[in-house]
Amino acid sequence: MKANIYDVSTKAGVSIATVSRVLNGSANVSDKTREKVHAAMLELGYTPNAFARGLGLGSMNTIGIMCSDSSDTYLANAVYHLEHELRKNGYDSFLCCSGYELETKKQYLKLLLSKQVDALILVGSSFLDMTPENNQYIVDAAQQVPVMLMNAALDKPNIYSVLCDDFHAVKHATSSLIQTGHRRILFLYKSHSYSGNEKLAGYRKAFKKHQLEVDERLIQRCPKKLSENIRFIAGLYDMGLEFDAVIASEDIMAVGAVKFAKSRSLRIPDELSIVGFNNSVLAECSEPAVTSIDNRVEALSVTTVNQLMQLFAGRDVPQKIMISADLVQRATTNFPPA
Amino acid sequence: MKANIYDVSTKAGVSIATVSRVLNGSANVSDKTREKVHAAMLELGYTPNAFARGLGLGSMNTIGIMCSDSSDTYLANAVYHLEHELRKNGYDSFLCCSGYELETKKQYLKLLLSKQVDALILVGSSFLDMTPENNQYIVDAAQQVPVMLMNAALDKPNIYSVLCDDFHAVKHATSSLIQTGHRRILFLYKSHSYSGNEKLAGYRKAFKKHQLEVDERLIQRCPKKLSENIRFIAGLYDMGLEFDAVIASEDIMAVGAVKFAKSRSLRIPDELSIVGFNNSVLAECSEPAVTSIDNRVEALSVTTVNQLMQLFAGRDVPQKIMISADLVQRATTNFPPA
DNA sequence: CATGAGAATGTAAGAGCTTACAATGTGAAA
DNA sequence: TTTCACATTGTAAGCTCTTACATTCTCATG
Repeated sequence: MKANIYDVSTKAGVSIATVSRVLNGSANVSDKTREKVHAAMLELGYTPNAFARGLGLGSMNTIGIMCSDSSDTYLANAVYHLEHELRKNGYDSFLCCSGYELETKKQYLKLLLSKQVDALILVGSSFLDMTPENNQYIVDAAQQVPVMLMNAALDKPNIYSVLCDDFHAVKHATSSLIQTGHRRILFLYKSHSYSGNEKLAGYRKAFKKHQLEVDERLIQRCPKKLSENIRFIAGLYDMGLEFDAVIASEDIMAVGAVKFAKSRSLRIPDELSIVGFNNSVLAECSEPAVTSIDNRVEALSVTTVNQLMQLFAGRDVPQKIMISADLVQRATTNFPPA
Repeated sequence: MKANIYDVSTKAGVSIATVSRVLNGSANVSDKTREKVHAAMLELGYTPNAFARGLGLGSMNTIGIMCSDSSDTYLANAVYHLEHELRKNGYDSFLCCSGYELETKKQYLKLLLSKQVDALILVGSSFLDMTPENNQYIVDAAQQVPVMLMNAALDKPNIYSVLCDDFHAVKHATSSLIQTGHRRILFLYKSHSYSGNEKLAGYRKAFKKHQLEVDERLIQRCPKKLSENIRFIAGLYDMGLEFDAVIASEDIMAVGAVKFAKSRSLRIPDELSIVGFNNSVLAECSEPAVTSIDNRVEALSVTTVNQLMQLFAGRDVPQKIMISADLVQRATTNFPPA
């Protein structure tokens, strides 16, 4: 049924080695032969079997990408840019959405390794657990292939990181809020993750710099779903928690804050200033549009792939690259121009 | 370096056939042997080589998924649900983002076939060109493996479709707008695609039903990017095109319409009613939140995978399944309750 | 015309797994 | 104890390709 290399070689009247040479663009084939082979391939509708090639070659230039959830706008973007960039460099990618369970992550990582990927890219800080032994499976994987972490860092051999400077970005945004007169800044985060912690540290640092105390009640873990996070923020407000600004670790929560403000007729940004994170399309869609920290997914993705290519080329590569974030001001803050 | 099945068999003191049996969960292995083998695998950090397995088995239970652009919210969601559902059924997926160029599409489809996928899922109506010969490459692929189209239809052997009833959804929404007094309904579409045409046909049908003429100037191709589509809509308005309602084939355009209305102080929904499409999170984030047609990505994805599983089980499967859409009313329309 | 270098092609041995079939082992029934 | 059925294990061929090495061809040179 499906044609293989033997069928092609028979039809073209050459040996399979020659067909293979044509397939791989080897120089040592005469033009006439090459044409005969191409014709035979076309006629038979031949598609080389990637399994056999992979087995023979030991690799098929594919990179395993793992993220927790590709329906998340941010991760989807990252994956998109990664895939695009990889392909530009002649690599395929194999995507796995692992969800948030440790066991599934382990299992999927094993799956990727079994596919003989040449490297692994783990996207998102949700891959780093705060308990070191829960990251052991990543360290183990790094014994087989290089591992690139995007938005997370782990100081182990053969593990490289490309991340956004969330710490300074949040520190700067918080500082700007303080400078524009805000003292009660609600900090909303999604979960305890590497970048979540960085952001929080930036928040604290800004307060420290201004010699202000942090009210721990202002640091809240917030649900992601819009309807829920609106209710959550309103709940805090109704319980008497006072705040005059919000920094959210995801745009969707910032949008929630906007909706909450509207529901209570709080004026934005006068009575409530809001800063989001990721600078996704959500921030633009909101009304008023949300000021957001742009952590530059595309730059991160491109850099990640570049690092990998450097590594493959045998060059030395820094274990950790930090990219600075941009603050995109829109209508939910009135920071003075830089 | 990397352990293979021979290493395991040596270490466990059994033949490779037995190791293979353990690997594949075959029943004919004694418990004692199974344990020995497992221990050896663990000790060697053995990961089976998927290329070799695939070569031996002829297939590795993987499905090729192709979409134009996984950074698109809608497609990202579709891909997410597809992957999830496939995995539930024991299948891996291989994702390719083809972009919008015909040549790239062909090339990537070939790539997927070379990976020996057991089936292809093409997501999104952008895969069907209006020129039939440009779809030939899909028809060809269907000779090798079943092809599932999500949100598109092509009546050819071994090609199956799962789609949303965009026609009736738009017809109904348009009708509702007409019934609530609107006559000048701007129809914004992204491109000439299968579902784009269906939507437009629904629009026309509604006018016909109410014995009204369609003003062709109200049918406009609109850019997708928010900043651009706001400008585009404003441009139409400034050129003197009158409209009292908008139906957009994507939520992002509906959000653009909202932003436009605000910029001109048009009251929503009184002076301008707006209906979006996809019921994405954007529709919720907008202020006022946008009424949107929910074309039920998850249901589509689940159905697509189910169809495929039926097919693999050798059962008869309808060539085309239509799923009806929901209209989710929010603040940009005032349709009477159903 | 003989020779030799280099290009073009072919042969055959893998790559790591599955599995049909053969061989061996086990225990119950005779 | 023998025999038979069946569970367990091993042997070897096969899946499709790559590639080192061997062979053959071509043609300029002596």
